[in-house]
Amino acid sequence: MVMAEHEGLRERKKRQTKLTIEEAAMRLFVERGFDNVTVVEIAEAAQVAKVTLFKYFPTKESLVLDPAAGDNPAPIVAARPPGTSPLGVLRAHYRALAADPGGGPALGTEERVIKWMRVIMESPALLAGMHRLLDQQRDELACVLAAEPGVEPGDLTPQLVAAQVTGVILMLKAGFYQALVAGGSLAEAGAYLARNVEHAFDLLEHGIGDLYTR
Amino acid sequence: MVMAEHEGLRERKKRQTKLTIEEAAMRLFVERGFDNVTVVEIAEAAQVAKVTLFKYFPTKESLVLDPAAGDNPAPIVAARPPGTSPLGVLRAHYRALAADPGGGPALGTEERVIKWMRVIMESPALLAGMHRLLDQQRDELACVLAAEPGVEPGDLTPQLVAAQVTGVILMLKAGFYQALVAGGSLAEAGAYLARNVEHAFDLLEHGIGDLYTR
DNA sequence: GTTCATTTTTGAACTCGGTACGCTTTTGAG
DNA sequence: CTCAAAAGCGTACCGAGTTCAAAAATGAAC
Repeated sequence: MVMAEHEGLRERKKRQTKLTIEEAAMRLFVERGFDNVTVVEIAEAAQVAKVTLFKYFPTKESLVLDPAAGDNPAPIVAARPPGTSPLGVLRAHYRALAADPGGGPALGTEERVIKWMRVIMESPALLAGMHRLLDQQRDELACVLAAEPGVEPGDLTPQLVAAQVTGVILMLKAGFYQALVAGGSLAEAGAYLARNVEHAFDLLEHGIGDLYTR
Repeated sequence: MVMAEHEGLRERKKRQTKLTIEEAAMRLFVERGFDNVTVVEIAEAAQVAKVTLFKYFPTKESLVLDPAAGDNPAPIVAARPPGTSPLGVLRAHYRALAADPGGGPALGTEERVIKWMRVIMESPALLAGMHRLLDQQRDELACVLAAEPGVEPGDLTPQLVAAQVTGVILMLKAGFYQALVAGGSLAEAGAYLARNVEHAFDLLEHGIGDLYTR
């Protein structure tokens, strides 16, 4: 009855099962596309009942999108070192990602990452799921920004800034993914990122200016 | 065989059927919430077969979200009078909306609008649908901005600006809806909008500045 | 090694959104 | 009135996700 810290056979098996399911799903998705694979097929391939699959992954989408949950701006801002600014630390984060792409979501080999992205980019359902994820991240960032010192309750500024920031980040990521899928190498995608990160954050900091205002 | 312009009985009946379905759906949604109503119930209430319902509305969501499709920034920017700027015309649009709320999506009485919004705000599925709609509008706006004179192909600026603009607009709208549902009157929501529109567009034009940058 | 409570897995039946197919009814043009 | 097109209908079907009770696996105590 008392749970030992022992990391028994149970835990190990569970992790193994989850991995098996994930890999079976990924293999099928890469082969035939997200929308042309049913969950029972995945379950069969992983030698598991459908019900069991849904115990590990609440939705079909989560089979693909769970590993993409990384790269959430809110925690980055919340956990930044003292003396740095929210925007500054985000700029640095993406600058670093451009210099070392693949340092982001850890999924294994470059080849694997590219396959995985292609799966996402080719399914409207997954793209929509991605965007839903981003919406969540936007709200989290708004919360973090609203908790900054000097922000008064009722001020819409945190929400507005969070919306701008996550919007821009989404565009950067979309470009990165596209470069990755089209170009075929992390290095190329990183170059793309490097080319655009500074511009994007400058735009955020200094405004659109007279670019589209007259 | 040749379709007359006559607006025959056929067309009238079709419009009537669509309206009947829409109203039956709205009544049930208001009564019991979007997620607690099935499409067959709606079909029964509208005296129509399920398959017919889906001929008029491709998804359950579209029963609610179709009328919300208005207020798309892309056409506003594309059709602006010469000599005006994209951002300027959008600012003017929302300024006008703040002065005369209810001038936006035309749905009938104030009471109806509020009920309709409450239905949306209380369903995560509909909220997500809303966001999907916004994503589409963002991409459209990016296209329009990319077509402006002086923009070079490959420049990410249109996408970045579009993301910022639609993000900010989403926040304005969300606040507007919330004020409407909470406050209960278009006037109050309009006041809320008036209080924030200028701030939001100033932020877009002049940037976040040192607000969150140090 | 046996016992027994707890956890995990399983199959089958179910709900709901959405589609396919074939059929009947309604409409409008000639 | 005739006839082709359009609209509606019923039914059976699909896939994602849930419910439930029964079966199997695990781990701890003896």
